[in-house]
Amino acid sequence: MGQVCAMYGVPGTMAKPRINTMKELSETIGVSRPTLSRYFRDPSAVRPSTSKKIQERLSEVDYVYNFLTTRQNRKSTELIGVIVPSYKDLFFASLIESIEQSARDLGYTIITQSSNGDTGVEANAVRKLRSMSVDGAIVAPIGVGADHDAFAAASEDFPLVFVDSRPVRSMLVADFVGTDNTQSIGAIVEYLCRTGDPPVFLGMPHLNANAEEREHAYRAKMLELNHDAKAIEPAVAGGSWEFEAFGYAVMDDCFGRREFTNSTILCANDRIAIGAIRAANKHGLFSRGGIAGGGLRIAGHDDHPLSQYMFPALTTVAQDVEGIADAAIQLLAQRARGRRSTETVEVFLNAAMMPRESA
Amino acid sequence: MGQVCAMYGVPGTMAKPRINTMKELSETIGVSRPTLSRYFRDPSAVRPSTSKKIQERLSEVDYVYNFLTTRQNRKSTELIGVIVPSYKDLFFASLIESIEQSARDLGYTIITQSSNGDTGVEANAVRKLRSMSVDGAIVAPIGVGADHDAFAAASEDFPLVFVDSRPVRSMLVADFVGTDNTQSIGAIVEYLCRTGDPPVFLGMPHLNANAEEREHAYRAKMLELNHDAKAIEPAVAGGSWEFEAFGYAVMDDCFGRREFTNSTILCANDRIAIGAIRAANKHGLFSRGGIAGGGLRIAGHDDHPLSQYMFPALTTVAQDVEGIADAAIQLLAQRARGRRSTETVEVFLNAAMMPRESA
DNA sequence: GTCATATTTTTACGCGCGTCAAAATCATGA
DNA sequence: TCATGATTTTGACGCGCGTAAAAATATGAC
Repeated sequence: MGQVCAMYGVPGTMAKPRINTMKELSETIGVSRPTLSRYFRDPSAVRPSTSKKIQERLSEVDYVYNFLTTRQNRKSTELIGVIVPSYKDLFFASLIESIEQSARDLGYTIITQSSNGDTGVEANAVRKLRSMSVDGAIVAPIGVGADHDAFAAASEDFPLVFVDSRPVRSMLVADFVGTDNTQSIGAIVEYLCRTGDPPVFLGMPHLNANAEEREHAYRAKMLELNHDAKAIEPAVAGGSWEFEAFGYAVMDDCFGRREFTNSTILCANDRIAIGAIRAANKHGLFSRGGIAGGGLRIAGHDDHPLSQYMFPALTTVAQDVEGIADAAIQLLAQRARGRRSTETVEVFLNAAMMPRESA
Repeated sequence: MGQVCAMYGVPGTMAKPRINTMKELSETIGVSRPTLSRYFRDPSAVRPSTSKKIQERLSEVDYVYNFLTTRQNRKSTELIGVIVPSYKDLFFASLIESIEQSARDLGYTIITQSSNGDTGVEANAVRKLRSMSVDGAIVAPIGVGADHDAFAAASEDFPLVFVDSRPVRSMLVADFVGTDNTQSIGAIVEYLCRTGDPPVFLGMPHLNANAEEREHAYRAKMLELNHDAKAIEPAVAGGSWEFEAFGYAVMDDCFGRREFTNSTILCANDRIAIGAIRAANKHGLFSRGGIAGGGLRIAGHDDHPLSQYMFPALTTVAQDVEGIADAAIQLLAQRARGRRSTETVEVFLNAAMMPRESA
């Protein structure tokens, strides 16, 4: 509490002289300001000897360009907005991390916001991106109840790409990048049928398009394999994004009535499956060493980072998170540069089976 | 694919006329630009009748202020930077969510970046915040190996508050807000000793100050309670932020040698505990219904959002995440407004016992 | 209706940098 | 050494808005 040493760095580390503006910098460095400006945009745009000179002097001073003003007059702000429904969902967290990586590589700066599962907050976030003149935005939409006007206005200002789930019943023209639910659900249904009883389906609350798509994909695949499809009727309301709580509540109720205790249950996502596994363990349904022995099986969807640490480790399908992030950024970059026709594109990536212990 | 309808919103939803600049707006609305400017800063700064007039006309047009230019000349950008080591850690995710909330309430915009556990990336993130002229920054530091100069330079530009863990061996003068490890670890050690065998300690990789502080707190409390302190010697290298993997590997190794199979193990954080629980389950050490029956017990620290879904549900201490976020934002807001002396402050919040099943 | 006061309008400058055009300077080879 | 194209410097304007000062106008109490 209360070091004696002042705020000027560590003793011994001589602070470099602080330079605030480019004009100031151009004077101390001995080149003109426009030349400096060109150098910062592209060091190879000036003569090598000049470039070297600038580089050297630059390392001797403490100059940071002004982010706000540099973006003001460029045709491109090199800003990309990202909106997700929640940070506390490791799928979205992984997505953001990958997006940040891909964006950094291309020189973009990411502005991240959480809509917190609230369409009002989501609309405000979109408006803020408009005010920031971003070059584009990546949105994992809430879906149901979205403020269409906010998105429509935004899509006139900059390219918009939806990820994870497609906007619900929207006439919006915007790109989409995500997992092909038909393929991913199909793969795991096929796996489950091949290795044991055909699965029943535990859907997710109808908060976005994935809810419907995945259930539909499940039914289609079951039909194809000549099995009866069956979805568990949730005994609890599922209006929130607390998926683990939802999965736990629904299955705790079922297991309490001794229903589905011997079934194969395919959950619409891993977070629900984590709740379901917890319920199963509570009811002692996984007591034989955790490895499914012909009885209850539970599977998920997403390959949530913690799914392998569940007990039993969760069998699931892995979404190609990096692929989604990369494709979304690439798409925006192309649109921002005017490449690409106005035709919207939809990119569907495959998911990979991750057989583990739970099924 | 390829809707016929163009990009101009839904049919029926007449798009409001787009207005791009404040000057333009002032003309269509019938007031002068400076008056508008004052209105946007504070609607009560203009006469009520004028305010009402502006408000009405404003709802009939589509105008979004230019975020970049408005921040350019203000003394305050109302931007706050946030840097965390990882998004894929639900503790940090919770923290960001709370920070975003608190910040929104005070009118701040958050710029979030992940350092990805890399001190180089962390330093760049700090530099970017400098270039953005943020009003302040909240940093959950990596700790070991940090680029001191980057932080020193930043702390001259704006107030800096560290959260979660204190910067390692730094002479930096900066505020800190976090959990009082002495209290939190003390509380759970006391609980564990009271309800069963005194715990051994499974530390976290020495990546930040918490590693040392928590082990120290453990030893101090054990000494106070007249028990022998004992830390598990990790048989695997722990240089990464993959805590679950670390906890699993270390305990899998121990349990494989039949060591600590009957002990009470206090893990330095929940993510490590999650890995440890997985190892215990793999070795069948929790098979009696999951509830500890006098044998192996495992406890954690943080109250990770998924800890209650583990099997057995993880006994832990809950950090006051909201409290930390709020205190950090409040501190920055005060410093930005010039309140507060230059004296640094350290805020330590208490954690709350969360007894569950695992201990 | 008058006057003091509260607001608004006018006018003008500045922020830090992008960008452009013209003039000046440099590098290179014949 | 000179011509020539490449590069840099000079000078100037603009971006959208904050902000300050002075002039003009509206408001309210009397």
